[in-house]
Amino acid sequence: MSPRHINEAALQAREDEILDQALAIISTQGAVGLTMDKLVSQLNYSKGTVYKQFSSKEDVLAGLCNRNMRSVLALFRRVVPLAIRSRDKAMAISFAYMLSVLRSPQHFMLVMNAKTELFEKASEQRRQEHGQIDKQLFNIMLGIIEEGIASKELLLSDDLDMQRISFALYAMSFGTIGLLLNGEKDCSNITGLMLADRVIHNANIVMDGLGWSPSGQDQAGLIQWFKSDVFRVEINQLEAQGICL
Amino acid sequence: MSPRHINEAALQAREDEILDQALAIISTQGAVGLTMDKLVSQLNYSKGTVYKQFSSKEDVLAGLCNRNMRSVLALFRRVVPLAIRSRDKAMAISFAYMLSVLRSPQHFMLVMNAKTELFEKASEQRRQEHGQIDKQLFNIMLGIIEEGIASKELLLSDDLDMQRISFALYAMSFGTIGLLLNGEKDCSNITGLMLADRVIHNANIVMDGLGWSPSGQDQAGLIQWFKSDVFRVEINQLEAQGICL
DNA sequence: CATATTAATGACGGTTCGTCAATTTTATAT
DNA sequence: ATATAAAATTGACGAACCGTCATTAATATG
Repeated sequence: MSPRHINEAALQAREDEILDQALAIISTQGAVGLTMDKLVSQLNYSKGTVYKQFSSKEDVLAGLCNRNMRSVLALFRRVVPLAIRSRDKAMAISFAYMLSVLRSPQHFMLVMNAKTELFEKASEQRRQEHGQIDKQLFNIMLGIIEEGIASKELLLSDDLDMQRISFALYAMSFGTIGLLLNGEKDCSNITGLMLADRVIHNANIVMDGLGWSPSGQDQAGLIQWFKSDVFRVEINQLEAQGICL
Repeated sequence: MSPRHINEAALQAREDEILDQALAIISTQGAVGLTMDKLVSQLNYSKGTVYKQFSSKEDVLAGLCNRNMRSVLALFRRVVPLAIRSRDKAMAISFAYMLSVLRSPQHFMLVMNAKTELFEKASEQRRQEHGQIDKQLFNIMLGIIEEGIASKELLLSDDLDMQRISFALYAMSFGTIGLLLNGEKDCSNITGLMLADRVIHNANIVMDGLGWSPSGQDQAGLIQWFKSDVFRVEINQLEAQGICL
């Protein structure tokens, strides 16, 4: 029998607490400003305890990355049941992804890092977790593409399958955000407007190129509906941070 | 008078020598595997001498990044005088960019890093240099877009100017390569084929979406011409490395 | 040949990461 | 209630690394 019972919930709570503090440091000092000593010093736990739950500093970053991806997943899931046409749903996904980046640009950096060597030092468990969430995000997109095909709004061809369509849209969003977010050094509200504009514009270019038949509805109205209804909470959060779009 | 003459050329030669060694280390051990001690230990120079030319470790990485960008610039310049239609030139640019990445994927990582906080520790001089080369690359793309407009193969509209066109293409290339290069952990020749296929495919999607009128020539023939003529030297280099496409 | 100026060196201080022997805590048995 | 054993916690420490600077070596000029 174990003399001391390991409380599963308490463990999870502590993990969240550690991640919260790590995020606080990153938000003010950037990802390179995060040191384990700083993190530990504001935590009521000692270094050894933190290292019990996170195998390395990079593992903390990976944990932060995964937690954010789960919140993105929640946003994506909100899009699926909407009563709009498939192309508009795909646009909503791009919009939601952009919102998640605006909410905390640091997390997008973590994804870029996640795709880099940094992630190699993260624990195996957290890497697998990352892959799982990634797959779920991907599956949501695939579902929307299936809708498009089923409703004939989107046609497949010899060199255009669902994987390619999904990848093209993801690559465009990733590239657009990645380039813009670091081109502009100041994260002022100018960036918010600019980013939203380019993400929407570029997504339209790709969907046009894919031959994804547009909805009759005017685009401006659709976007406005995203802002005032579907993602109203997130938009309000952003405005509270001084970011308008 | 200075008792000891500073040889400008020798200085440049030493800078190149340092960068060569840094690249050698990065190629085998990754960007995080590069330490100044390791670098110095294989250099016949001492640490202080290296730090005379590079303000920090990140400055070395930035120098490496810039040197590679200059070689990309040379590739791009080769495209301009080709006797092909504007859309095919734009495709050639995407193709050339992909080739440069395949030639040394490490450099693409450096660009991703360059867009990250890492670059903040590089010297002011090298940051400016980076911006200049970036601008030149951009201008080449703008020139090709101008050709397209002049020949009516590409039409502008209210929400589609030259900047947006250039940005859309760049974002797609960046996103496609960025996602693929790190999705696959092994840099085997499968990646080469896959990457080329996706880059070309996605570039076509974007150009279709932009309404860039295609050339009559069949695409496969065009790409084959890139491989066997325009970028023959680079293709051969890649094959020598075991990378086929 | 003496000297002044610049180049080169590498030992060292300051950080940071991650570990582990020692300590504290806590569940169970008596 | 108390002893005990297992697990959790701690923070001092070794190792690795960055970047500096007092010292040493090299070289042009008088």
